[in-house]
Amino acid sequence: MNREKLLMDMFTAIRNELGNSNWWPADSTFEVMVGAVLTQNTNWKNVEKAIQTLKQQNLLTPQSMLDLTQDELAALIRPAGYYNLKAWRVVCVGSVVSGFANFEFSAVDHLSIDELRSELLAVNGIGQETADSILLYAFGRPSFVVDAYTRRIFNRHSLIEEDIYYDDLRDFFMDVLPHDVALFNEYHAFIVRIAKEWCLKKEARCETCPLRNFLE
DNA sequence: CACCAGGCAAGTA
DNA sequence: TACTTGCATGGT
Repeated sequence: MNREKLLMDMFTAIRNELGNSNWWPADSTFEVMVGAVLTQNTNWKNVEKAIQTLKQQNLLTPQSMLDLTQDELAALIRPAGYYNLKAWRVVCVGSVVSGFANFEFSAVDHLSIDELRSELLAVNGIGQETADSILLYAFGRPSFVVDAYTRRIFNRHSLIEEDIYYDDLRDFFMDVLPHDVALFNEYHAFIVRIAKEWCLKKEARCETCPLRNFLE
């Protein structure tokens, strides 16, 4: 089987039915970074409330993460859950950005994608999926994001093992797909949309799913 | 009432 | 390396 053709055919089939996704909804690079941390194992609706609170008070900046006390931050992001844990994590994210020259994101433009990925993974609170989300949706780097939905859907289609390692699942896509930011952006968005609209809904039926023709 | 949501880090053996 | 556990709100 030709994996590249299969993955591209699946992508095209989804796009023909779902159109464009316009991910990630955010007004700034830092907003994506914070959102990526806040959404860990958490419903996006709850994250939006926390983001809105920070935004309305003009506190969605790396400097604010360093100026506020951890308790103040925790209270502000409370709806996102795990608020004590995440308060510390967004401080760490603000801290790493403060290490960029003049807080400018262009200061890391010279780093390779693997180098930047390593820098992100070294930050407390940034794991593999969060790092790839930030690389792709905040920094515009072609790093394919995989998550629990990706694992579930492609296992359901008998293309991978359920317990495949994160990096191996990421390579499943990156080894064959062109490293194109727009493609990776949409592909991950489609996977999440399909999971929510079909896999997770009781009334949803596989026969109406955009991937219905790719079962076996 | 139970269960889940766009994970991660720290601990155990 | 391969598990297990704590973290916490809000929606269904």
